[in-house]
Order: sequence, then C-alpha cells, then structure tokens
Amino acid sequence: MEPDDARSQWIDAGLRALRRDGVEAVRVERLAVDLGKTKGSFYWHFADRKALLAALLEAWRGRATQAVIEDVESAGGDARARLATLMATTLAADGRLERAMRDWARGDAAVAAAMAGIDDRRLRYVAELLVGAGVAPADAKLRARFAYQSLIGRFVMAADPPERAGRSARSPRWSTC
Amino acid sequence: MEPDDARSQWIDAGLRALRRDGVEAVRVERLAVDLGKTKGSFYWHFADRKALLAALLEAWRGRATQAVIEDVESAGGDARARLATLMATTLAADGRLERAMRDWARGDAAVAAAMAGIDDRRLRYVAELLVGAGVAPADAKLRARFAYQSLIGRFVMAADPPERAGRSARSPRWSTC
DNA sequence: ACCTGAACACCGTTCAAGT
DNA sequence: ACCTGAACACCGTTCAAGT
Repeated sequence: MEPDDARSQWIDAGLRALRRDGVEAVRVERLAVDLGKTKGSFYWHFADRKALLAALLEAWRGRATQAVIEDVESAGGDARARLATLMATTLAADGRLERAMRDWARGDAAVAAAMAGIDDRRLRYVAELLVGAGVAPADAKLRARFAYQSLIGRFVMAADPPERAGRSARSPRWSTC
Repeated sequence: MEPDDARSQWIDAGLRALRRDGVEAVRVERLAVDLGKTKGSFYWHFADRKALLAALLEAWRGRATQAVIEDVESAGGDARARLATLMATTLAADGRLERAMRDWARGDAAVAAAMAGIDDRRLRYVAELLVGAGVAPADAKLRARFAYQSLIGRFVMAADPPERAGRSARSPRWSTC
C-alpha cells in the first residue's frame, strides 16, 4: 500500500529481476547494486533471501488477482462491460512476470500451490462475470476455463508478447508488475 | 570399471555427499576437501559441476540396475532362486542413495526422466523373473509393479532403514553405493 | 529507524606453473 | 597426464558502528 518505503523498493527490484531473468537472478547482492544500497541494508527489511522470495510471491499474488479485480470493479458497468475491461487490461499485459512465476512454480511446490490458488481465484471471477452476462452457470465455469487457459497459453508461449522491444514503461497490470 | 582412477574418486565422493545430504551438498569445493585435493584438480576431470552431476546420475544408473541384474544372474539358479537372490540383496540395501536420487528427481526433469527409465528397467527384470517362476505373463507385470512399489515406498519412508547407526561399511548394492 | 562498511564463510571457474 | 596455487567473480549472512 505504501508505494515506496524502503521495503517495497527491494520487492520491486526483486520482481524486476524475476521478470527479466527468473528466480535464480533474484540475488540480494545484485539487488543491492541495482538499488545503490549495501547488502547489509537488505537484512534490516528481510530475515534472509528466502523471506524476500516469499514476499515477492505474496506481492505478485495481490497484484495479479485482487488488484486487477478491484480495478475492473471500480471501472464499473454491467458484467458485459467489466468483462471487456478485464480483457483489455489483460491483453495489454506483457506476461513476462506471469511466465517467470510459472517457471518458478515448476521447481517449487509451495509456489506451485500458490499459483493454483491464483488460477482458481481468477477463474472464479471470470465465471462470475460470465454468469452476470447471462451465461448459464453450468456453462460459465467451462467457458471461463477455456478463455483463461488460452490466455495463459499465450503468455507462456510468447517470450515478450506486445511491447516493441524498446523499454517503454507501459504495463497495465494483470500479471505485469 | 577402473575402480580407482582419479575420476572415479570424484564420482564416489559425489555419491557419498549425495547420499548423505542431497544434491545441494554436492559441491566441488567440499569434495576437494574430502579428497585432500584442490578444486583445480576437479576441472581436469570434469568440465564443470553440471558434468559431475551428470556423471553421478550415470554411475548410479549402472550400479542400481545393470550391475545388480548381472550379480543376480551370475549367482545362478532358476528364476525362483534368482528372485530370492534379488530380494536378499535388495532388502539389505540401505536406500539412502535411492532416496536422495528421488529427491533430486523431484526438482530436475532430466533426472526424473532417468529415474523413470531405471524404474522401468527394474520392473521389466522382476516381471521377467516372475514369468520364469511360472507366473502368468498377464499377472507378472502387475505383481512386479506391486512388489517394486512397496520396496520403493520402504526406501522413501525410512530415512536410514537397516544399519545400526554406526558407520559400518556394509552396503551390498541395488541402490546402495 | 535505517543504513554503511567490513568482515566471514562459501562457492564455481580459470590458468599458469609445476611434476 | 595430473595436480597445485593463486586468483577472480560472485554469493549469503552478521554485526558493530554510524546517522
């Protein structure tokens, strides 16, 4: 919530490293260099590297689910309109963090479990909107899953989907930063 | 085959570390200390740590399948007797390396694939002996799998099955050294 | 409350030099 | 052919000391 206390700086730097080069690249020494601080400073905010990793997962969980849902909800409109809002923000995301997270999850059971929860949360929201848009509840789950999977597939397949190679600082949300 | 050329010393030390403390404990610096050599020496025999790890997997694959099968075969007797020989050597093994390998496989797809091949090789051998002992071929596969799984389960469940806590240098084979 | 500096222990890798 | 010694770069963690 506080956007730039020192702790979140470490988390943001960690997410950047994660998105760019995967978990293995999340090194406290490197982050310290990135932030122009010393490693010692890191240990004021985190018990150890493991704690940072846990914080990254937690931060992402929020930004990749609840925050998006809240944005869409606050944009208003009926279920149909919200679905459109969700699709728009979702398709604009670059998916690199999403991909890094899934890579990470493949090698870490705890992360995999968190990912499963996140998938579930997103799925339920989409199904809910579909029902609101008039889809029979019996069909909504299936359709939500279908749409969601094709989106994830798109993220996982494309290394760097939209974005013109330049380092433009765009990046709406849903799985972005 | 050559039991103690310098290269196999590194491999043996690696297997010991693996059995005792898992893949993470297989460090070239630590092995160097164990062997009373320098790290530089390691790089004469292996390109890098990854190459050692691959060699460990390969060495174990041999000792945990083909070598055991050959021992049992050369002990002779009919299928029934061989089954008994196999059971005896198998039950006498301590299973710690087997366990370390399965832990390792859980975090590494290539190792997991190798393990699957090893399981298959063992399974086929047991099924073959069962058929030789008069079991209907249709049942042999199922019975082999059942017996094999219970054995693996025993290994995976027990941290240090037989062996009296002392560091007695026993350790017959089949997944042992 | 937050950070620096310096240390420590621990790594992987390279390479000239020795035998 | 095989190994040592020394270096380099890169880590995680701790802690006294500063502000």
